[in-house]
Amino acid sequence: MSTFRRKKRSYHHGDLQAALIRTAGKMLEKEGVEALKLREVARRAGVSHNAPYRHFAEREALLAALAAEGFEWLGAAQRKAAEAGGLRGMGEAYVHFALTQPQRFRLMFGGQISIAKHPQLREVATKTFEALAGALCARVPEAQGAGDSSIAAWALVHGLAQLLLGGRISSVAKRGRDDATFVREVLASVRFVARAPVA
Amino acid sequence: MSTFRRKKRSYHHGDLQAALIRTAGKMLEKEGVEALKLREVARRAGVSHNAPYRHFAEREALLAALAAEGFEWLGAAQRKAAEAGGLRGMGEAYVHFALTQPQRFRLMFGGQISIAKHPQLREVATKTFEALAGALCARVPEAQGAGDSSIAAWALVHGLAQLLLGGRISSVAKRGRDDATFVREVLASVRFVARAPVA
DNA sequence: TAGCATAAGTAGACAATGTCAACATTTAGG
DNA sequence: CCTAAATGTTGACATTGTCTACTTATGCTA
Repeated sequence: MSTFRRKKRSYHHGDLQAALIRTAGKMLEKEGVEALKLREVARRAGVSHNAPYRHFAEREALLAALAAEGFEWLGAAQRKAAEAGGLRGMGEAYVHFALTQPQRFRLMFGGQISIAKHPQLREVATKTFEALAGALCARVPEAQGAGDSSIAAWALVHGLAQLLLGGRISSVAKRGRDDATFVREVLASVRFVARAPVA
Repeated sequence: MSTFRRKKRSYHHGDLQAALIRTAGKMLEKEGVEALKLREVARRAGVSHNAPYRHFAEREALLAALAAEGFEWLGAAQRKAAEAGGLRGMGEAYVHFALTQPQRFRLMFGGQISIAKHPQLREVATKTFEALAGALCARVPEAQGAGDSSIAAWALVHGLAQLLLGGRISSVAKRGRDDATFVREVLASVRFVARAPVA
């Protein structure tokens, strides 16, 4: 289970910051962002309602930390998929990440966290994206239009994740296929070209 | 400007429901979903803090109404683009919608509105999506794999919109192109195929 | 046209939350 | 060992969503 600090009730916690992130992470996935109240997190962590403020300037800062953690996980997943396989594998891993941790994914891309206000988040996200873009560029077949094709590839998987996550894809379109198969086949229906078509 | 009911301060408003949606819509785009407090909307509409409850069971119901309105607008925009042009035009219109009304778009797809709890929203959204899917199927070049290709096309534009909206696309990737051009060229870098590739 | 049911709006109350300020307790460094 | 900086705690406040009870206007019916 989770590491227990503060076995003996002591004034100081030991590593409250990590504990808060851990607790908040669970709450996030189980009950959604809306349910992620600062006071409730404190309660579950067994500290006073104001203790979190020693580690996070405001609620949004905690959310930012969770999002940052998410970007690191996503980055790791993509790195792994990139090593193992090619473009398709990365795409599948991307969607898999989103479907496995929907609330986290929403938090990361929902836009409710002011990107300007949390430079640390910006940095982590940027790093992840740059790695992603690099891996994509190296793998998109048409090196000529690699730039745009990479963006297109990213947008494709990102959009697919988002739509699946929102339950926007009708069952008729899925034709009974499970998520993984569906994703694989949808992604397979796309090709990238080097240059813009004539018209 | 906006239609003024309740010129003479009368007990009844005339059409508060519409007024609330109008006011909330402005607030949404100007200040974001978070700032959309029920009491503030009431205040700006010039009614008591409880008046909205005669028209919306809860805060989320007002959000649902705004989202529904958004889906209708999006549907209309897509219909218009479908008449005017082809697949590319529709895609560009989709992204344009998102970039023009970012907060609305986020509300529509952010997942913070319980879809199960608001059947009316579900209905409007479904109707829009079915029309969209139909139009796509009719326009995706490869009729054989039209189903998956349509989903892919939708996911592509949706994801592109989302990424642009979140400022996730680095300026280097955009290479100085304005949004419209960038979108057009990214979308042009993709082709749809009839069947899954051999590997 | 009078009267009444109902829709629409108001007033007040309550618990919960985010956040601030002031105070308490550890911990660590000199 | 003693003191400053971290880290937690208590208490307070404004704001919000939402409930209940009350008031006023509207429109139907007799």
